[in-house]
Amino acid sequence: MQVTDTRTAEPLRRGRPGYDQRGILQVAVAAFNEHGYDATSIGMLAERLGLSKSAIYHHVASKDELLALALDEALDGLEGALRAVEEAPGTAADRLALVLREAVLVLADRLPYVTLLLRVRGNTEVERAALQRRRAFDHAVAALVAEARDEGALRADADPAVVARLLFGMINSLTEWYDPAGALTPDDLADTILALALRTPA
Amino acid sequence: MQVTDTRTAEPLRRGRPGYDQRGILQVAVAAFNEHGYDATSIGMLAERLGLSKSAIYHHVASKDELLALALDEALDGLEGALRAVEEAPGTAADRLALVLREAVLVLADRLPYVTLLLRVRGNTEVERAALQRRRAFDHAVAALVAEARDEGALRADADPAVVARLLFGMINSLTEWYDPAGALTPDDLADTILALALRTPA
DNA sequence: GTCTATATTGAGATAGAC
DNA sequence: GTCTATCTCAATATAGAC
Repeated sequence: MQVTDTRTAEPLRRGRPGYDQRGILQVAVAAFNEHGYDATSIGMLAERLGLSKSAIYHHVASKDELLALALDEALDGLEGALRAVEEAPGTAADRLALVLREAVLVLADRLPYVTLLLRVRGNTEVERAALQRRRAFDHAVAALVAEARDEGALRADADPAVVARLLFGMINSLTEWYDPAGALTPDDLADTILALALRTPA
Repeated sequence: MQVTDTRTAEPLRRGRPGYDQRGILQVAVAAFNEHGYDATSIGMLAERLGLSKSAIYHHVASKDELLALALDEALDGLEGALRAVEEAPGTAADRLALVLREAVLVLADRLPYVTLLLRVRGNTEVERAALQRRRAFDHAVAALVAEARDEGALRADADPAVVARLLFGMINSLTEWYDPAGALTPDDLADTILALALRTPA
């Protein structure tokens, strides 16, 4: 909950050991995304970190806490995007386009964390709590889609909840292939998606 | 590999015990999707089946084989859709629309199997083999998108590979929420998706 | 086709020294 | 902040009887 939500892009701490919690988290989330959370053992994390297993427990109380920290990072970002949009002026269609764009930017900025979030199934208390926050976010977007539809800005023949899910299905699928280091910028990507889905270029 | 690919919708075998391999598989895949493959133990399957753990090993050699059988079921369906489209007449845009529609139908028809396929990360040999088949499918669709673009049927300013990924991102996201028992038929769903993504109703 | 053992491995986590 | 050693438990899979 007290996650540092200002993205201080630190220059990759020290030479090798001497980790802090964020450093551990970064490596852990990468491993979780490669192998899946359950398939990633503390031993595997220790290997990647160049540490012993027990050293990890100096930084976090459990494997579960690593997951909780990662999911907070993703959810804080998405909820921030929603708050920014709620205060924005314009039609519902404008605000819908804005929240989609913001979501793409958050996803690109916090890609590993959001990737992990989207794979959570609700096995543990931590996962269920994250799913609940995610559902609240989804509902807020669906409400925005409904508003835009009532404005006449969207086809009226499709269920807004379905449209919202499809739109976010498209955006969320970015976690499967998007490479922030590649040539495609998050802004261009958002343009493509908005053009494809809402025929609203830029 | 020798999976029965004609969907014989059997009326749910016998009263309770006396399972065959397909019956085991059905229950296993449901559990894998609820809890994740790794988080699902043989013990949990045994409980759901009302069997002992060891009884399961009479039907399959390993937990891994259950996964392999399930992934074949999904991939056989998708590859079948692709073959059907390759033989179809019409423009590339027509064939693209057709393969998207067929993919939605396969996904709805074999929902649990496709759901499982989309979550595979490549941890084991079985998973890597499945991912390779899936990539071949994705490439074939991307080629179709490129063809349609060259025909002038699609916006030319976006990378066809990106468009293909976004289109399938949308379709694949169905596994997150679509309920085949609900009011929305697979055909209506395909209509909505094609309208949203290709502005080609029906 | 199913059962009751049981073998064996690897997991998450802790104790306590450096 | 990290280590070695260890505890404890649950997992996959097997053996062999019914």
